[in-house]
Amino acid sequence: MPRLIKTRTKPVPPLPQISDAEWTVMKIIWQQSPISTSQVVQALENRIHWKPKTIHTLLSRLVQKGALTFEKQGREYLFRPLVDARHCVHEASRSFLNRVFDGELAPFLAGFLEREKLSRAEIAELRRILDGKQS
Amino acid sequence: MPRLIKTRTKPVPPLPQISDAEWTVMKIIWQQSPISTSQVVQALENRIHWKPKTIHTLLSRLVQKGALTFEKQGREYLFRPLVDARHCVHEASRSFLNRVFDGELAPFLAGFLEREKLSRAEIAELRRILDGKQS
DNA sequence: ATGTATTTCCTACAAATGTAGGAATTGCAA
DNA sequence: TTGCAATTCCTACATTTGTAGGAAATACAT
Repeated sequence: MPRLIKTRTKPVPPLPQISDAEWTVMKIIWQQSPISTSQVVQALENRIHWKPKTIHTLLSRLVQKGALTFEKQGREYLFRPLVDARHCVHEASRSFLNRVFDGELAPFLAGFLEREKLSRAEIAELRRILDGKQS
Repeated sequence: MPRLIKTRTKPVPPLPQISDAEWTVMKIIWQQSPISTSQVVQALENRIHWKPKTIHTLLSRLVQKGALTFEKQGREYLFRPLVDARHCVHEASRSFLNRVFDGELAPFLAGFLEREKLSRAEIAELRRILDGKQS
């Protein structure tokens, strides 16, 4: 017997709030997952000043927040994302546009291009992206 | 006698870090300045839940941070921005792109359009913005 | 079996942020 | 001139964030 009405079974859990420093970590893990603690540390050690302990803290906060899970592998942890990268990225974009531009994309683009001169090639790339969305 | 070398006399003071809630206030003040405390409260009271006290706190924090000045007018304060809106907006944009998109604009635009379907007119507007930047 | 190097677990702490409350002051109406 | 309503001044407090340190556990080498 087919179910009626109740289309969406799982309520969407709200995305965890990912802080600035945490984004740095999430981006690594979205790129490469599963990934061990020490691999995360290695991936970051040339780009960021952080002590390993700092990275450990960020990892466990991300687990608490429900952004990551981990499984024990020997004595290390293997992390993987629990939240979808594109979803988080879009949330962050929306939130930024809302905060700064009252939610509108066009003023962002206009203001940005006003300040940062892009090369002809870069402009062309943006135009191609728009063309892809051509109705 | 013309001055040599030392082109930039004033060192650029770093922009104050404006929080999420504070952006709401700054946007009002950039729109309408000088503006009194009670006017700010009024401007926000229909859009936001905040108690007036909360807004007062935000205003004084923004003064502390050097984002606003005020002058006494009777017993009220009249506020005006000390930081340039476009400058702050651009800083925020850069910071967002750095955090989420490793600083790149194109992936932002592509991802955003993937998620949010814009109308033909909106796309056209974006294209016009790009055309304005045509070399 | 045991020491050791590694890794996790728990704790810390200052600054920033959201969200106000109460006390003090003061311009103005009566 | 005096009381009041409005406004500012100072304080508060829980969370989140950046940034770790030390203690405890444990896998593995010898």
